[in-house]
Amino acid sequence: MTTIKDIASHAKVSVATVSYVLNNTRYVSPEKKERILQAIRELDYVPNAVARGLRVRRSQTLSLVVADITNPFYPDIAKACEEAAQEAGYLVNIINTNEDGQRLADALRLLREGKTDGMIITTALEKDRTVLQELKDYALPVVFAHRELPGLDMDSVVSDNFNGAVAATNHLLGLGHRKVAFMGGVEGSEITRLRREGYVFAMRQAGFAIEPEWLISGEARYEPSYLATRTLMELEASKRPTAIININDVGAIGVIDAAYDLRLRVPDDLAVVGFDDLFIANSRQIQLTTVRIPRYELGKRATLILLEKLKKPDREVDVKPTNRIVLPVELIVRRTCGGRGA
Amino acid sequence: MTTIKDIASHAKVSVATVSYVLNNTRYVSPEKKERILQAIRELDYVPNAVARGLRVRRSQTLSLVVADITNPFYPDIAKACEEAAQEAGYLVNIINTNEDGQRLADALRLLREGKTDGMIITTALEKDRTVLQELKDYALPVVFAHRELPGLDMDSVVSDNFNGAVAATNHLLGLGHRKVAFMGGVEGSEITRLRREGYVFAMRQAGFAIEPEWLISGEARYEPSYLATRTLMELEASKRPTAIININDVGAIGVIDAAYDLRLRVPDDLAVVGFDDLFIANSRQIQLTTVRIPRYELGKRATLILLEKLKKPDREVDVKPTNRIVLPVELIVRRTCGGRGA
DNA sequence: CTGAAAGCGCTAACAA
DNA sequence: TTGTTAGCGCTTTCAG
Repeated sequence: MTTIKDIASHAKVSVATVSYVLNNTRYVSPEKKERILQAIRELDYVPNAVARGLRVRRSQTLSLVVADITNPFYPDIAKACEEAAQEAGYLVNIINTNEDGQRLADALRLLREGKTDGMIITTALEKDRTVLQELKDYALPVVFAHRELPGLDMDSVVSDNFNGAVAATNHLLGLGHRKVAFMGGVEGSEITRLRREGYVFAMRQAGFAIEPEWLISGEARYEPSYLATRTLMELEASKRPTAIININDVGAIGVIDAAYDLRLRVPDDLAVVGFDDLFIANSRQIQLTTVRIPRYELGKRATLILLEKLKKPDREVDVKPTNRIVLPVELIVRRTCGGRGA
Repeated sequence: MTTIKDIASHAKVSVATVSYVLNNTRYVSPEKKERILQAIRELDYVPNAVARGLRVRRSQTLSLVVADITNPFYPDIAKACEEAAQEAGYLVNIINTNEDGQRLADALRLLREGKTDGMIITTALEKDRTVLQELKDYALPVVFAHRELPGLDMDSVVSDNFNGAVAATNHLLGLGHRKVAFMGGVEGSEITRLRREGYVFAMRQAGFAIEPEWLISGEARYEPSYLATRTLMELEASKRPTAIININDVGAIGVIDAAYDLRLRVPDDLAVVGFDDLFIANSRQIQLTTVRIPRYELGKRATLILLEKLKKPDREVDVKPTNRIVLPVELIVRRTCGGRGA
């Protein structure tokens, strides 16, 4: 392995000088510079980033913590995050927690271990409050994206979940539906809470009652949503919903498939709306009406805020006010609710 | 920031002793051990992984290089990779290259910079041969997964692309199709080459001619595949294919959507088969017949081989024979070709 | 059984 | 304009 020392002796200069040309951190005479560059090429030298990191206490690495990389929602956030980070000379590493609190805790430790300089967290759940609170206590450079924890008061960028749900519900109501069910996601998620509230608000405002059975969980996944739909469809006729709002598109596809298996036509017998607007929602065979979540934007903004924090000297971090950005969402009307998209 | 020195002085022992209990690397008397553990708790000490890494020249990090994290193919590989790595005490960071040779080169540098201990590469393309060849020259610990470079002779785990294509083609032929087109993926990909060969082989063996126009590229993406399908459908009737094999499921959905827009019924007017067997291929609305690629297995095996390499002392690496594992694939018959899945 | 100290590869203060 | 050197936080050899 060749080190800075090898380059120094090969070019007949001090290691300091090599370091200076490597980092362009002070003037070095053209002749020496050339000799150094030459030596670097000849010996095919690559500086050791770990040693450098130890010295300057920075890793030039950002981490993105996601609950499930397999969920098509996250890759777009990841991409945005990478693009913004790359621009600033950071590498981003994606960490998958599988919604597991222990793995989240492990990920967070990377910050204190010095392996990563900042973190974007998309996995905040109520059950993780304790460990997340520590981030705040230590004033570690993190920003929450998509999910957040109410009352924690840390930088975050989320989407307008409440109004998204209101829009979805009103759309259904406008189409004449009265019996609309709301299929939530993981428990302890502020997202589910807000969207459910939006749904309840819209129903109430329109003067329609909500049967308790209509508030059900599809876990934001295909299979549970499929099953929950069957449960819903077994309700007595007067309570059986004619429309279902699912917390995300993947779950909504579970709803659609359950309808298919039950010989129910979508949207005639059952209307469905999702959240996210994944690629697949737009395929001709699916044409899912959904609330588009600006996930690229979510990732981008979160990363930019994080980068901003990392620029400031430590002192200012505490002084600066907390950012909380709420991005607007948009109802994309397609075919699964009938109406003008049909 | 609290360091090992703080713990040592707080517990009134030497830093060496602290290190020994931290790593469980030699006997320490119970009293001292307890004092040290106590100090660690009291000061809430977390060892600096960068300093440790510099000293032991290991980062306990693996990297997975993917071409496009947004493609639902990769997250499954990532998950497998993470699970295997985690088991062995490694963290994995996913690096997205966007199929960009420069970003691949940057990623590979991490190995020599000491930021990562080993790498799983899923982005090998002909154009990257030079930079990939260097990995071999330096005997760096990498393994190729999914994609490989012929003649490079490095560890790799791939799927049986040739036979998958043969199976897909024969299935179509068995259903009575004679005019089947093959829509390839990115250029310079060994995967495309092998599958195309499998297709050609099966067609030849059955004694059917292949029109040059039938070998077209859909770039393994939705939009280009959509467009390519329209091109194909504009051929004069005698050449117009009645079936299309797409290099992947995402592209196959583009084919299906194009057919829909052209008022062609799938499978009656046009049969389509994909590769991958993504989650969405199984939804009721799509029911795509496809060649299942064992991507979880791909990621798992590749990671295990990599881990194995990392266990050996450097010397043995060169001596050990190259692994090349070819995993079997399976044709999943559903609805888009008609026949028994219809 | 434990500690002192060298040193991993690099940066940057200080000196010249 | 350049070099010497301390030291980042840790592991591990060597001596005791």
